[in-house]
Amino acid sequence: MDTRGKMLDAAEHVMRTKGLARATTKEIARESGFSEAALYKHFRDKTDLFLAVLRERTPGHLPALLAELAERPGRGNLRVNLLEVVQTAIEFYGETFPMAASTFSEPALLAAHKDALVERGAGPQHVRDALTQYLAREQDLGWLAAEADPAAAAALLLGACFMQAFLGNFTDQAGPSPESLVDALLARVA
Amino acid sequence: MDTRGKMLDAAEHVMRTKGLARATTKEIARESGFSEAALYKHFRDKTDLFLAVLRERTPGHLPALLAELAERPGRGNLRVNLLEVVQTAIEFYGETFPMAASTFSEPALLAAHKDALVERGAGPQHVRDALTQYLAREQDLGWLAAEADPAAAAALLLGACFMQAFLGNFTDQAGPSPESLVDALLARVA
DNA sequence: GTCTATACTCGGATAGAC
DNA sequence: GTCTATCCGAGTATAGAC
Repeated sequence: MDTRGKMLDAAEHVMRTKGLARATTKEIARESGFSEAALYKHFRDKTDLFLAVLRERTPGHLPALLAELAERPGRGNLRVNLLEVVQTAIEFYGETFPMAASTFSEPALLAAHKDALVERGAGPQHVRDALTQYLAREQDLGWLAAEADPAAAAALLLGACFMQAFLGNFTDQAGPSPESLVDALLARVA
Repeated sequence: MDTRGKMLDAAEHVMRTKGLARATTKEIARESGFSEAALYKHFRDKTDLFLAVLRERTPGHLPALLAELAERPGRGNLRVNLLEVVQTAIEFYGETFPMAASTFSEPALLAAHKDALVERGAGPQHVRDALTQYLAREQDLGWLAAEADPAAAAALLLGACFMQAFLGNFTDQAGPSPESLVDALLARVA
């Protein structure tokens, strides 16, 4: 692993464990094994470092799964596929929510991150759009009722996963199971 | 309005406009019209002030609506009631999400806030539970299909509203309408 | 490329007068 | 209860040597 990569790893680790507010250049330097000065040779400033972490250390299994489903709509059946989507989404949001949420404490960082996402055509809404398109495809193929609303169904399903990632930090009691979520959505619609 | 109230208002305003990270005691003192020293006569420290804002300046219209529905299940019909829940929830989460999310940048503050919520039997999961109970009541009364899953339905509906509050900060394109969300959930289930 | 040392600023908190 | 003044520590960033 190169120097820059070690710095990104250290920054991510500190951000996750101590929180964005306590993710100082001193702490990140110490954790990475390099000096603070070295940090500034690889990143313009602290914001640049954080944006790099958000850009290069965000897990991609949920987008990857949705991309895979888009190319193979016939694979397995709808319910099984959605179940995998829910399980992957709960994991994905569980990993990404704390850091994404943290950026709301620094509007300048949030705005810069948003701009960076727009720049490269990414962002959280694209995940929802991808699921919407997958559902529309299944609908075209006849596996989802014609009256169903793909966009609304995607918003409901991913919303429940997203909220669960948030609630997990406030209570120990588990929410509805993935199966019950998918079934509540598909019951008599599929 | 008393001194303490003005300080809370100022703190909330600064937190909302500049973000939690830039909500300094200096800035809050300036905005409230009092000195920093005065701040510390009314609040033990900065964390105490923030917790007070979270406790006393969180809007209550969504919990209020759910409490009202619980006492009057027969009022209007299910679809109309859920539509009002969705509209109120989108507004509620839109107002509360930025500040709630910000606390993830300071794990100590988040933990203290969580403990305070547990202490007084409150918290975001109670909103979801309240909707679940309302749906279960409607189910008992026969307005919701016996096979429906109240807990899953509540998680789906509120999750979509919650996520919309988040996505609103990343894209201008509106998500599914409240009507489409409710209808997607009730279609052939109710 | 990396280090040590340091400059500079800002934020939290308190002392003491009124 | 509120103010002015101030202390102290921490955090970002840079200078300059190697």
